[in-house]
Amino acid sequence: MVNAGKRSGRPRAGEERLSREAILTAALRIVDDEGIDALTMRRLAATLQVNPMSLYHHLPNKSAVLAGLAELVFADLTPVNRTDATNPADSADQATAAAAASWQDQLKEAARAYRNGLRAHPNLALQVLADTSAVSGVVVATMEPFYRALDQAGLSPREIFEAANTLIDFIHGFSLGEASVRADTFELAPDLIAQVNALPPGKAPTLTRIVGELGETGLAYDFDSGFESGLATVTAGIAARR
Amino acid sequence: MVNAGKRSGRPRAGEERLSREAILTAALRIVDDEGIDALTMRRLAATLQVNPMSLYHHLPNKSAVLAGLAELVFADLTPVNRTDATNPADSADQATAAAAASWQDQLKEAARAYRNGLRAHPNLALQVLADTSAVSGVVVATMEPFYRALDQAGLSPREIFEAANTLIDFIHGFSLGEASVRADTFELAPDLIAQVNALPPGKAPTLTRIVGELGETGLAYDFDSGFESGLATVTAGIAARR
DNA sequence: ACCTGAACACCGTTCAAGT
DNA sequence: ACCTGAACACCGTTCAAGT
Repeated sequence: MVNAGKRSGRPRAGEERLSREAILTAALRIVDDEGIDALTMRRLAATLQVNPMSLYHHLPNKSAVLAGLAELVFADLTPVNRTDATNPADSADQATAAAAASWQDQLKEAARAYRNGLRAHPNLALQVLADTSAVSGVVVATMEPFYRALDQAGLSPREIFEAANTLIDFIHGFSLGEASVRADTFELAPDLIAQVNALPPGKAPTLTRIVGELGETGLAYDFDSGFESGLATVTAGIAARR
Repeated sequence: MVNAGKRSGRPRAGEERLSREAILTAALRIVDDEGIDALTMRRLAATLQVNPMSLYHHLPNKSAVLAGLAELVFADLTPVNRTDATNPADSADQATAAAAASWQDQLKEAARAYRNGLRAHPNLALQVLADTSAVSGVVVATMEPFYRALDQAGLSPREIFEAANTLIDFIHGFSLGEASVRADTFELAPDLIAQVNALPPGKAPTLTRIVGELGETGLAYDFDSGFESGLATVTAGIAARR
């Protein structure tokens, strides 16, 4: 109601309509509701009941809006935002819980949490995964749980670095596939079988045979079990190379 | 020279200027040379010296152009395009060479070839990796070398399916990272160190410590060795879970 | 300082008209 | 059948002007 009147010029103190945060929040809502293509500067301004040009006082251009959104997603993904241990009891509990699980289980938990964070905004996943801003503070903080688990595995710093990169790459690739299909309509099995059967005979004999042996039921695919399988493989590989 | 005259209407027999293939070839050149944003229907028409609307007689819309480009990349990626063994000697040679290498080495070679195919058009990588057309004939044929190697490892059909998916997901995630940075300006090490050091103290203690122990020289990163490391890990994981 | 209006240089695509 | 011209409904962004 406060913003109902259409005035122009600088707003009075206490009734600022715009801020970087408000703009990004509105942008995230548009993307979540209607997809990345629905996000235009003009549309964004309209939902904020503001002139399109006003946005440029808070963000330099559209790609800064997209980068800001990617940052938001990673910020949500970062676990507890504790800069120091203000509650020793909680800290102790956490440490105990962490120590109880094997490093493999800790690593898998970190991976599941990371994947879930990326799934929270499927329409944004591609943008998030592609954005070069991937080297930014919020993103880097996101890697801590992976490093913690791998540290407990007794790996060298170099090995920790490489193992974390490998696992994160797998999660990115998996999430890309997961985000690229609108989950409602997609079924991997029939599509894959149809495509394989449509291949010129002899072009991919092993693929054809294996998919045939699997059969339609054997191929029943869900993303959750596919993720767990890949996670088990990567974890086993890290363990094997210690 | 044949096309120098500006006529309108239907071209005479034998001087067709446009075809789906010609359009896609021109589009690929634009994307390779100037990036994905430079590809517009109007620009594409201009380089073909044709009215923008003419394109719509060969491709339904712009996203069909992008999907067609993704298809081109995968087609280049598919190995020998042999529908039957017309040359028994060649076939035998190939089989012998394949049998000589371990399944691990075959799998790694398949992975390297796949990565190299994705690197051939870096400006298109994101589009290729994201496009849902990823479930299409050319893409499926691309998976044959992975299936062949995994079949020799003695895995069950289900295990082959899952292992191939895991490895391909890793390659996709890796390639995404590789494509997201313009290789000329990017250096991971200084950026990562700077970001980690900028973190509020205590926010990511393990990460901070490990990166510190690695040091600037230890972090000297190149994509080739990062890829080999991940490849070794995933392959070891597949072997360990047999 | 912050917001606005008008304008510029683009887009993708439809539709009716040419040959 | 294939290509064109004009038009529609959009874009992101600059720039000068308001308060």
